[in-house]
Amino acid sequence: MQTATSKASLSVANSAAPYGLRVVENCADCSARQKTLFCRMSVETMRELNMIRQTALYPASAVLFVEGEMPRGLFVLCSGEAKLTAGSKQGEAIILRLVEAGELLGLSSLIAGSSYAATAETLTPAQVAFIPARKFQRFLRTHPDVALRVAEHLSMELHKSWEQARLLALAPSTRSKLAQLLLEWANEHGKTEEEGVCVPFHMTHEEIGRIIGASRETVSRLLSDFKRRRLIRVKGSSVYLVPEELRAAAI
Amino acid sequence: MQTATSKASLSVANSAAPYGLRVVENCADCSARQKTLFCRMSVETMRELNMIRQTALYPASAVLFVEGEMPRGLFVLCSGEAKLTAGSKQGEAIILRLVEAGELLGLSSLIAGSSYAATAETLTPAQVAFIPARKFQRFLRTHPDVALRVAEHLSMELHKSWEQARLLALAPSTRSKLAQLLLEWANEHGKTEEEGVCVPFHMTHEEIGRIIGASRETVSRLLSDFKRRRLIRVKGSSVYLVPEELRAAAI
DNA sequence: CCCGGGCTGTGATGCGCATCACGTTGTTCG
DNA sequence: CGAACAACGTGATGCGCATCACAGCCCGGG
Repeated sequence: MQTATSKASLSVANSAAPYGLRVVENCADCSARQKTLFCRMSVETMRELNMIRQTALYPASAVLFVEGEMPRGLFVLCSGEAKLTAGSKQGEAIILRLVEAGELLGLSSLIAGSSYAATAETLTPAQVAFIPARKFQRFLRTHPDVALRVAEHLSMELHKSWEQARLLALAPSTRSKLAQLLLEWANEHGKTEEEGVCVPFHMTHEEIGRIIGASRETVSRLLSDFKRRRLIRVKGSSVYLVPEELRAAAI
Repeated sequence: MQTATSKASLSVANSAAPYGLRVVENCADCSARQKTLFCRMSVETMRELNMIRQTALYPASAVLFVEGEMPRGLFVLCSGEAKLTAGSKQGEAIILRLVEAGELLGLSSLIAGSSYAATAETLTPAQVAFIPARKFQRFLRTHPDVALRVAEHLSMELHKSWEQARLLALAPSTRSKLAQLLLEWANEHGKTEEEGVCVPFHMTHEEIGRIIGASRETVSRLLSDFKRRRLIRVKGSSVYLVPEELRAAAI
């Protein structure tokens, strides 16, 4: 039943929840749904979708699928975080995109009928719903409006990808790339507090480097420098930052 | 009727063909159609599509749409070549993608209902069909199978974009990026001849630099070097290259 | 025809960042 | 609770490529 491989052992819904996760049994109850492809669906359609999905729980750094495999279905990240990476033969890999709760994994490859262009791996313990390819395709054919929403969704993904390319290619320096990345994160997940914008932060310097195309050491040095200049302040696993000042640093 | 702005003057189908282009009157006769989104459509569907499209001719380096504008329709590049670029405030721009005859321009923004994320500009004289947004949306709603093909198409675009990111980020040197770019072009448009693979070549060193993120001078130097090492040979506006050797150079 | 503007080749110079190297601080286990 | 390992901080060094500078080149237009 399961196509996914995992570094760690695999676990299935309805077992006693491991990894400290609470399992959401029904898509209709899922708080993440509002943000996704499947928002604004009729109750009836929702029920249909609920019928054809299976749920699994994964630990952190579990591999959902690997670049080059053929897709056997669609993954929905119900909770937790994941990353999409692309590797070279020599083993290095870049992070193409971070994926948050409510987002889909592997949609484009499934739709295009081609092999996965990236590897998906969880960053935190995560609940993941799986919809087998056949059933999803039948669902699409019987719900033309959803097909259009899929197209919309893919368009937005494409734009994000271009945005990323712009970030990487147009920034004059690594310093600027890092500053812009922080600002982007602040925009997406930041909460404004009196000290500045607070951003949760569970990513190693190594991984940040793989996003902006820099070495671990450079990321380390730049972050130190940002701290020294009071552009950011680290508290536990959160970063407080002052958007205006940081933007200025992103020459 | 026209939304496009252009550095040069605008011209409309049925006028005496300027820019040395032959005008294709009917989509069904278009040789580029086979490769596109609209291949394998029924004659009837094709006729419908033909009804709602308008054709225009543009000179080289005409701007079809600009980053930030709202899309007013879909462009189909019937003949010629174009590029998609993304710019920074400071005026620099990168080339996100080259677009060939038969491909679509602005599909993702139209579908997503968002403003253009890139600027489209012709590289050669080109014939362009235009389908107004409203009519295209109606067409999509009445042809659910086409909506799915649109999704497929967008998926492939997304994969190309990732492929580009991989090229840029994983290559160890500019030298390698350039070699890989040439190989990619050889794959897509190359014709194998006795001298090696022949690739048509109408792009300045400056523009190549904007694709791989390098300066004009570096591109110049690297190409010279490739010539010296007999990895490529320039003849007129074509490049002959030996894939195997070049691949080796792409350390 | 020759003149001017865009493209191209190639040197000299300097800076940014990868890389190596090593010490320090967490953090997860038996 | 301490061992073992991963993530972090920071110095020294060198290479790659941007940048500046200027000299041929090709082509179209007055």
